Amino acid sequence: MALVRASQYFLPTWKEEPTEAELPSHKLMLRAGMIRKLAAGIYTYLPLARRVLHKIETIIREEMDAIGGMEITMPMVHPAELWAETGRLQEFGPILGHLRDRAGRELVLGPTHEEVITDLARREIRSWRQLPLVFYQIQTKFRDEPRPRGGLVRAREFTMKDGYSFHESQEDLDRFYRKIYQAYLNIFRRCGLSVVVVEADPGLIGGSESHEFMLPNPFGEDSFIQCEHGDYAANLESAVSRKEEDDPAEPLLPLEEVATPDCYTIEAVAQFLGVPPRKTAKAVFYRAGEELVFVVIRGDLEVNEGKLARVLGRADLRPANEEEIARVGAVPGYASPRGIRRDRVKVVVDDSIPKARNLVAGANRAGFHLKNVNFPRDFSADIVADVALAKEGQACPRCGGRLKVQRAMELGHIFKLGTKYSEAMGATFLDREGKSRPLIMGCYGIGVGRLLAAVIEAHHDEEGMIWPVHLAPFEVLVSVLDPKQGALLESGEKLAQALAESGFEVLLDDRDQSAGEKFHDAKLLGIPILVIVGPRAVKQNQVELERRPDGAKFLVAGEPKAVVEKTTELIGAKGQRASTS
RNA sequence: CGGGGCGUGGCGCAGCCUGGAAGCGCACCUGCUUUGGGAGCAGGGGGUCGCUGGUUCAAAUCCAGUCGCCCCGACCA
Repeated sequence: MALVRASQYFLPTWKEEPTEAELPSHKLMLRAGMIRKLAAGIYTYLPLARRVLHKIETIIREEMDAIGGMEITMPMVHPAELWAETGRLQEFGPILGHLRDRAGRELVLGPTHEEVITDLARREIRSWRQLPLVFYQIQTKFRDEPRPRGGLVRAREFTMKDGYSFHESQEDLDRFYRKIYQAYLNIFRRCGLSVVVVEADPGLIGGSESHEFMLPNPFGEDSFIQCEHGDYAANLESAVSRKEEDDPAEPLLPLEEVATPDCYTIEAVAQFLGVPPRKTAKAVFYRAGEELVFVVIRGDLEVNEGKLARVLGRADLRPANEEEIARVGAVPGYASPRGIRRDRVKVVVDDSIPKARNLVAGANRAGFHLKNVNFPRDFSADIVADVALAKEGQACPRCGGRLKVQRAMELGHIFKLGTKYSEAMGATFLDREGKSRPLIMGCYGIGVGRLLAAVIEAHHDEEGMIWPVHLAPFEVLVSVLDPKQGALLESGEKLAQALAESGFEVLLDDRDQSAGEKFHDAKLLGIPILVIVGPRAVKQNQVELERRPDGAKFLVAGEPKAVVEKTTELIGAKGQRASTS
């Protein structure tokens, strides 16, 4: 039985808008007394938030258990050597929180748990007969993010559901991946959210294939690109767009040097020579460690530095300066892949270039460009790959439809890891042939606090939150307008008791505050059913029920039986309120 | 890390330009009245003006530094 009296509960609501918050979910959680900030990106969760989090976590546990997941809890503090084994001690850089124990041993605060779970696996898994195994935990993570934002949307300390699976074969991982994909869809649907699944970049976690579950939202911390026909959606950081091939019938013309005074930009050259930017080749320089990288890309496209870093396999990419460019024999503004010191530079050619014919490119001579440059006839490359930034308005790689960019919140991310961690850490098993092989792994994350914020983003209005019944911190709010009148308070107590005995989670607002304040708090808290026990109606032995989502009002007899019946009619009986649809 | 903004009772802010007794609204405490959409009257408590240093007879105010927080970008598991 769940009956909570507001007068004895911790419900510190705010009347005024907090200036520190921009996002609706952030503002509302502060105003409703759900969270309080301790430091940038570090929050205390107050009782009201915990109640909702319990329900969200229950949904996650049910869906994870349904596909064979086993809940565990791993430590939050890890020995740094474990992270050194996979090289991520360096890769994560300043995002890792460090500390030392009394003996001076280095420890890190866990930002994710691939190393820890793989350590467990290498100690415990010996045989294919033990597989597959699926573990998960709901636990606090710390990532010293350079810019926390939006309250729980991107916090430094946050709660994450992270899951890890171990398989004897890629096929078995693929089978499980489809299951968890569906489980994730179930979780977000049960939280009342319609997410878009996008192809994603595995990033620092690694692996071959990954998907993100995105909630479109103008305040989101991430962006994705989506085809108007819905057959392609990908995170903006790894999205590809179609690069049209030039007419193969167009003959390859001979190289020709032309004077192009004061044409330092693609726009200037294209205009001067009367060709569209897409018939030009642009040179872009980067520095990766000691290495200079020369990227050649079609003039109308831009370099996606993330893709480039992945193609090169390095994280320390930065734009090169003029001096560095000149050192390899290139002329800034007129740089060309022809005539540079190939021994001093790595040439990366975007895959737009081989598809194009007779391009205008720099001549490596101030004031001159080359016409009719063709790859590979006129220059060579170390790497040919897609390193272009996909943009709004470009063509879908699948169907050629228009691509659209949307801001979104990344709620979940699933990865096929393969053997990245098992190989690095020596987590092997004996397969059916008795051969020792590295475990095949997958990993799966959901930001639980971010999910809470997302639910509020999706379910609120100007006056406050509007909880889906099965996520609401309470199901019914019984508000006694003037609790100093003993008869009124007694009547409210009786109704609240009856509702609680019938299985509803009830908050009894018995605080001695003005009616207006109570009504405003009721809107703010967004509890689905408000039962108003006021002098006016009670005089006629009536109470009023108000439904939060639409404000619909219902007058019923002020007796427990009638109120319980009407409430049941409005939000369903206990068994029917399960969050399973 | 680059750009912008802000630190003054619990919250929201004014005062700073032009140095001279720390103020306003809300909240809080006491009493009385009031109770159907953020009540009224009366009385009251609470702030080393983020911190450090400097200039000055005198600093919330001017100068230098520093810390914290928010927003945009970079980054992002």
